[in-house]
Amino acid sequence: MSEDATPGRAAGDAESRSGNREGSPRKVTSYDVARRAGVSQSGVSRVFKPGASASAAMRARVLAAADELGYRPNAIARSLTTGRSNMVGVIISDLTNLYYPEVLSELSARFSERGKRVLLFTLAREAGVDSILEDVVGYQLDGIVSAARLSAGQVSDFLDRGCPVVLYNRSFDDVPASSICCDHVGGARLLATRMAEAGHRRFGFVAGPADSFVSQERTRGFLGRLAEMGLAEPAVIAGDYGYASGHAAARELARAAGPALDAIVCANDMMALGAVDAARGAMGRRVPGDISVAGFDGIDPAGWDSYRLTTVRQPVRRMTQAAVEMLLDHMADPSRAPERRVIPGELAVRGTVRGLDGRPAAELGAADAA
Amino acid sequence: MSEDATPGRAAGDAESRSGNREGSPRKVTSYDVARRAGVSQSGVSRVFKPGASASAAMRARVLAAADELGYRPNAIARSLTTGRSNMVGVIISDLTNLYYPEVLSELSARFSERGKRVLLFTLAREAGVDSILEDVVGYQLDGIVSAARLSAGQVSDFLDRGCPVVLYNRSFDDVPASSICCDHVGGARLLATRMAEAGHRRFGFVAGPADSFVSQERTRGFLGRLAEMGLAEPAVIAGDYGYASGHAAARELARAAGPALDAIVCANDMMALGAVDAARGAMGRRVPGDISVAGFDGIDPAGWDSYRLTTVRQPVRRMTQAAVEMLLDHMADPSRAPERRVIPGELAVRGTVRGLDGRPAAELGAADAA
DNA sequence: GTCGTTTTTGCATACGCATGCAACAACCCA
DNA sequence: TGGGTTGTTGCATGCGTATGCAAAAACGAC
Repeated sequence: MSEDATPGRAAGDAESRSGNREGSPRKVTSYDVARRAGVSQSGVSRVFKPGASASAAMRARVLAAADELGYRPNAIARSLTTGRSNMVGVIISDLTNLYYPEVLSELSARFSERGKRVLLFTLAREAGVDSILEDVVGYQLDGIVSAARLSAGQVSDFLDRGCPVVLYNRSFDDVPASSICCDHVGGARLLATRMAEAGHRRFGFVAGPADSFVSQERTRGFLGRLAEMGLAEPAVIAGDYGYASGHAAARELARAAGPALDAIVCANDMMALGAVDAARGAMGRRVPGDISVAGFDGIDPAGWDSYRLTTVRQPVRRMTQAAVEMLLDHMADPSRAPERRVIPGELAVRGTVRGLDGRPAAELGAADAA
Repeated sequence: MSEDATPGRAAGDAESRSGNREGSPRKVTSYDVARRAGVSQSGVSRVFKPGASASAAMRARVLAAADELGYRPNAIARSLTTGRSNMVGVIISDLTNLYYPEVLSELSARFSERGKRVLLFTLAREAGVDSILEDVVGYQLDGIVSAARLSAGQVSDFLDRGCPVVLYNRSFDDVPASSICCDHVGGARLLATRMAEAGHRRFGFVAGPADSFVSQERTRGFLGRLAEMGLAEPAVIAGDYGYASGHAAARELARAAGPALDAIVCANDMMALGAVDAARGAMGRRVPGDISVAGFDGIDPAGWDSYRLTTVRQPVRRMTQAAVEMLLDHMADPSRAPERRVIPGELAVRGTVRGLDGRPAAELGAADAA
């Protein structure tokens, strides 16, 4: 309990109280607080660490001093000693696919609730994954949620660095990372079933990029179910998950298959919206009068009146919630075994697929009334 | 140049090479590299710091050793000594307004190019700004880009902490923070002019939340220009920038003004898309045959065939580029004077506003051909 | 070969906090 | 009142890197 509260020090304190815009805002450290409160630095540290032992008296004195000085614990220094940064990395490949902003928004909110900061990595072009790896070790990230197309090797690298990973909507058989996936296969099967029941026979399918896990699964589910039902294999075109790509793919399918084509299913909503617009525009078809279109994801715009797209809705809320919890669990107990969780998608039959009686579905939006 | 490369140490090295999934992956520090390269720790530090002096020989030895050991500089420790974290905070209020994912995506890419990491803060409910403030000082963020509705006081708090701030699409007269804004007033004036020229006289305006700077500016520009032209003041309803809100507002405007209402202008595209759908659906009007609708922002979905919304496009690329550069400039030179940059928006006349001859605009999409 | 310069390098320390350990105070039960 | 127990507190040190300073090395000119 040193009593050396020199006048000089006091002056310094006063100065640091009012933020000074120029020069360096003198940082308030735990030592400053300790001196003012008349306790040791470690005492201050304990007061600010939840779950540490400190008497009510000390707590009060320290908090008072901290408040007067405007003290905030330095997270960087804390990270250095504890080895944990309280930051998690979120890797998103492409925010222009409007499914991902929804995911990111939820992830950010959930992590924030749990006191974690989100370091965002967007992977415009495939490049850059190894730079993320460097950051993972450099910034001592506590974990990673990846909704990007990483390779098995890249995911393993994270794991090898001691950084738990939760894969969002993808998974590797040979990599011990936890994952949370929508049941792409099952969802795609629901779509196939429903459309076959509506009497469709000539399908076109717009897949995603060949290396996309999501696309592979959805394609497998859709084609598999069609085959089970003894229906002809549809023409398949690969898109890039974007609106324009769905637009172009639909036209291409129509060009190749001619007027017999009566249903287009897309691997995601973005492409399906493009397909709907292509059908109604360039192709001159009524949707769902002449042709049915369906997507996958359940993004917001797919529900807008102009589309009312039939789709398989991913329960984003539950999925992100699960992703966050799984990651936090792994952070708390690194030895925990990886877990692959699958959540079913929900078929949302709306206005772009005709009804089971062969006529437009009952819940048709007013937009199609004319 | 200590030669104490003990067998034990060597074994440790070998062990740390192959990542061990369980237990603690022994971290490789600059000391390890120094020992292996036969130089001092500071030598290693210098080799990894760009612009520091080191002979070619030392550089080669150190890099070789670092490579063999898989060494990565610890950014946390670096931040502790340098006081800079190489991280910037990006504050976004609401990713469901699809303008913001575009902004975030660009910001992330630009910062990434410049070697900065992005710490993402989403502000679902107004709360939580002060927790960001704590993180700013705690994580020693080098700067902030805010596209959220912070108060002047909150921005000042950041500045007082020595953290430069660039405000995106907002600005305060009395706060010395740099800002980059689209010319909301000018853009809204363009809209007013164009629609008046098309012969519209009975307008409805859907504003954003009352405390939104963007809404205030756009509203001011639009109403001001109408007044200048001697047109009647339109009915104004406040929405929340969401699709549903625009949908509801349009119906409300129609209910109040009756069939005389022939143009609806919204403070952003999301609401305008809702308004278009409301007009075509519930209101039973043709767009732009019976009523014109326009928005502001130029988000992707506004360009989709079903809408081809007339709007004022914000040059997101240029704006984010400017935001990043301004922030980096301030980080490099904290004494630099704040700068308020304004970039004009670009009127994009598409298919939801009738042409100057009173008939649908020339560039009408095929969707409206029928 | 000598002396003055310019580089290169190592040493020592600081950055701000967490934590094991030991000293210590408070408290309980007998 | 004494010994044991529980709970607090301070001390000292470590986390991994950057950097001022001085020693040493390399270089150049004469």
